[in-house]
Parts: sequence; structure tokens; C-alpha cells
Amino acid sequence: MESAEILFSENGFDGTSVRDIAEKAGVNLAMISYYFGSKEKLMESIFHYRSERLTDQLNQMLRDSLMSSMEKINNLIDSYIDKFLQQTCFHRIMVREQLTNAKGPMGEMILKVKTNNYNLINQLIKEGQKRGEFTKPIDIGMMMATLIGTVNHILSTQHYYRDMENLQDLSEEQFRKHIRKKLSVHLKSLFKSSLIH
Amino acid sequence: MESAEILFSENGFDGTSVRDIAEKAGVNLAMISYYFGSKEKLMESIFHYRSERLTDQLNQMLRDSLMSSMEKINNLIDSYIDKFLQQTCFHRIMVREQLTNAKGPMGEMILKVKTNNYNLINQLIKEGQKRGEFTKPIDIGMMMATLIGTVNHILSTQHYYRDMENLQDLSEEQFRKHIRKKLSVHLKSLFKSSLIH
DNA sequence: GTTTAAATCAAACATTTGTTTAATTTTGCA
DNA sequence: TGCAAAATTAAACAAATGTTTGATTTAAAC
Repeated sequence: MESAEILFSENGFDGTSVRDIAEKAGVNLAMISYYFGSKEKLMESIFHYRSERLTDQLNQMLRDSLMSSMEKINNLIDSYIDKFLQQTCFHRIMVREQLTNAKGPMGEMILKVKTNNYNLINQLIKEGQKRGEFTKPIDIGMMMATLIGTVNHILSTQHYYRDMENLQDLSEEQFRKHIRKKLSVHLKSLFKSSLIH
Repeated sequence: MESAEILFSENGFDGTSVRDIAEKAGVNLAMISYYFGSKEKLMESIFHYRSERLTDQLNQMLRDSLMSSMEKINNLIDSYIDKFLQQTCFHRIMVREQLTNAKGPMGEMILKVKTNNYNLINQLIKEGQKRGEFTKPIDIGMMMATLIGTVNHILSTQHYYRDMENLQDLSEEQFRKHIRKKLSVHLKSLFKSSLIH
């Protein structure tokens, strides 16, 4: 699953052969069918494994009643950035898969995750408005698209960003820190000025 | 090229066979190699054809000195949305391809387009700041990522957005109009409150 | 230590893949 | 009309694909 995840994220599902996966994992070709049933089901296993953990964390964080709504928003932003940075391969797969599989088991899994996230954030923003913390009306669906879209875009096109901002001399680790910080500051300021007059 | 563009956007490059393309186009299988050389080169032809027109329009619009900087920004937002809406297939391919081909001829083509756009927008924002129209400091690279990322994300995940916002009863045309408007309003307000105090 | 099930393997399977070939048809021009 | 170049075709090509098979090894239980 680890090997497959990396290869899928680099070359796409169709661009990766089961032989590639088997070789990278150091196992016999036949074992993939033996254990997962098929290449498709291997993909679903990866997806299931990753997305299980995705929503739990979010749910917990948003339930914390000690934080102000704005703090929660900022927390949400950072945790989405971190999640993507920690699981770049999986998120890359998700971005790619969203382009294709609207229908099928994959599409249903994605919809489930997205709907859950949407409801949580919706609730959070309504809460902030009720409390009087957020004074501006806001398009929640679009705001989510901006959060997810901006992070996705930067992290899926890291290479180009690095070229254009002349950051080639940074190490991989330094560069990751750099974009994490940039994204965090940018998105927080964006949300703040969109939610508060 | 038309047929290939549609199929590539739906199933990805590796998910599309030259036989699929030939059948959809109503031509013989061998003609693709005959005219384009290879499947890869067919892709490059599509890319070349589309990206040629991409920057020209932008250049022209931004040179117009009668508009205020804010008007230009708004114009830029709308023209990017429209470009994506008019050429959804091609843009889908670009989004997917950005995930994969950092190197290779495709990657170079993408970098060229991106760099050009970056320079133009950079210039535009600096101009607005000089004129005193834009009073807030701004991270231009991030702001571009937000523009492109938000549009890309909404339009590549239209299907999910439609489900979550309960817009299933709209016709395809109505739905397109709906998201165009939503995106336009949202991004303009986002840019405005990021550029002006 | 024997037995039984699970794990692992090399080999083979039938399709599908992108590309090429060589023959045929169509076209444009003298 | 005749002819050469271009366009189109069906067939074949070798390589790669996902999956299965049947034999062999390993592990665990009694």
C-alpha cells in the first residue's frame, strides 16, 4: 500500500503497473491480486485507510469549546495544510481522482469525506456568526473551495512555485517549512478579512 | 485533437488508448501515428494549440491603460473563470498534467505559461500599489494560487459541489452560469478585501 | 514429526497497448 | 487520361498489461 501510494501519486493510477508496485514493495507480482483482489481494490484499500483518519481529527478539534471561532478557523487552516504536507502522496491521488471518478466506489468515498467536512465548517461558521465574531456574510462553499483549492494548487505544483519564486537553493525540508508558513499566513489573513469587517 | 482532448480530460492520458481516440474521431487507428508521430506528440500538439492563445489575450487586456488597477484585477478574474469554463477539457488536462510531468516537454510548456502569467500579474499589482490604489501589502504568489486554485478546484469538482449545494435540478447551462457568478463575486470580494483596507 | 493451511513464487494466460507495415484508395496536377 | 504523391486502410507487430494457475515453501497446530 505504501509503495502503491507513492507510485500512484507520481504517475497516476493508469500510469502505474502492478509490476512497478510489486517491485518497489519487494514482493511477488501475484501477491497483489492474492491479498487485495485487484489493482482497483488495492487503490480502494489505500483510500479507505487514509480517509478513515481524515475526519476524526477535524471533528474533535471543532468540538473544543474553549477556542473562539476565529481560533478554530485558524486551527482548521493549519491542520488542513499539515494534513496535506504529511500525506502529500495521498492528497495528490485524491486531487487526481477527483478529476475522473465522479461515479464508482471512489467517487462515493470522496463525496462522503467532502460532505462531512462541508457540514463541519458550515456549522463552525454559523456558530461564529451567531456569537457575533464573524460580522461579514460569506459564501461558505466558495470559501471552502478557496481553502482547499489554494492548498491543493500550491502543493500539487510545488515544483513550478519553487522555480518562479527562485527558491531552488532551499533544501526539501526548508522549502516545506517555507510554503507551510506562507500558506498559513496567507489563508488566515484571507479568512480574517473575509469574515470580519 | 478534439476527440483526444475530451478523452484525455475524462480518463487521463494513460487512461485513454489511441484506439479510443481513433474511434471517437471516426478515423483509422494508424492515422494518429501518421499525422502526429505518436500519442505523446498528439498531446503536445493539443497543448501547443491551446496554450498559444492563452497568454495573448491576457497581455492585451493588461496593457489597456484606461482601466483602473482594480478594474483590471476584476477583469483578470472574470477572464480566467471564462477561459476555464470555455475550455474545461483542456484545463482539466492541465490540472492533471501539473500533478505529474514536472520534467519533460509538457512540464516546460506549463512552466512557460505559468511564468508569463505570474510576471503579468506581478506587474499589475505593483502598478496598483504605485498608483496608491492597493493599500495593503500582498503575497502575489499566494494570491495567484488562490485565484487559480479556487477556480480549478470548483471546476474540477463541479459534480461534488453540485451535490453538496443541492443544485441537481439546474440544467447544465444554468449550473455553469451559477458557478461562474458565484466564483466571480467570491474572488472579486476576496481580492478587494486583500488589496484595499 | 506429521499434517494442514497459508504464503510465496515463477510461469503462463489472455487482453490491451502504441506503433509499423505494406497494400489500397484518393487526390491533385500535367 | 495518366501518374506521382498523399491519404487511408486492415493486418500484424512486439511489448506491456492485470490476473490466474499450479507448484513450492513456510508456518502453525496437534
